[in-house]
Amino acid sequence: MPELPEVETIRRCVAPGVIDQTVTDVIIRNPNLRWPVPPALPDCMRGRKISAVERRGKYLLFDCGTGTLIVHLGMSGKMLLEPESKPAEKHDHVDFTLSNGKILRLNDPRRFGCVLWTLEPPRLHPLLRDLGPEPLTEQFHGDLLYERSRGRSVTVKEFIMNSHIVVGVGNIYANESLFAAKIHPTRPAGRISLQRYRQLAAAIKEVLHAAVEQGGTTLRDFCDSAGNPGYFQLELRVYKRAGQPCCACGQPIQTIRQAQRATFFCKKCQH
DNA sequence: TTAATCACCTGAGGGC
DNA sequence: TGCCCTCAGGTGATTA
Repeated sequence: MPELPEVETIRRCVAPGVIDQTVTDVIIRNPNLRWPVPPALPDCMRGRKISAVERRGKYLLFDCGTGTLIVHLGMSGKMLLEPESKPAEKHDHVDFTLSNGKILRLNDPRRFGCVLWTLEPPRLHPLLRDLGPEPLTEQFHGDLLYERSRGRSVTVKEFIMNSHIVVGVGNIYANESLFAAKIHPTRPAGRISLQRYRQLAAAIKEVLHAAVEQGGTTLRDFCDSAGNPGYFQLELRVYKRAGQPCCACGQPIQTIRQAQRATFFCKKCQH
């Protein structure tokens, strides 16, 4: 599923093909995404030139001058740049036809994603205005995690997956980051020291940075061959490795459920 | 304000 | 082979 590194890779991948292109048409095949695709979207976008493609958390922002297209890929979405002649396939819900003969196409089998249009600065949009800092910037650091966790009884894993604390840490990277920082995922967030939060913040940055690099290699296929679905198998150390030996100590990786999500950890290395 | 739970959705995989 | 069930997961909304 697209996590922050995959979304960033898709942004880098599609940007050269859409920037400075004019949207000549918008085709909505299925408006029933997480929120209904605005029926007026074609009228809003037709004739507008895309000047930039940015990312905020897992949201892609297509700057069209006086308005912005906001796209979230949910759990199963992907955006592909395809030739105009390529017929739509199952789950191709929205097409943006561009002046260079390409189509920017949203495919999302589970329809957890969204396609929205806003005239206000996107950072003021209700979905984006309360988001936490970007994890790969200087605005995100261990001191911030420490300060914002005081008095919180929620587990540290749920805490770092909260997009109001920091954006882009999904289940996979939460598991991997906590392993790297040697912190047990069920520890209450408010009872972790500043020093350990500094280690955790560094681990989150390291894991996400490495994943962006790997995703960059993986997802390039989406642009070139338009649809190769295979994700590069990240070198995951705990995620989906239940019962397998820990790469550090050899003890079997444990799995539990937290907040309806699978958690993987090493009970010897993480405490 | 915080925490817990629910809802949304479809494909994959396992059991029978 | 086909049917049924469970699981996976991001995130806003709702409830306590």
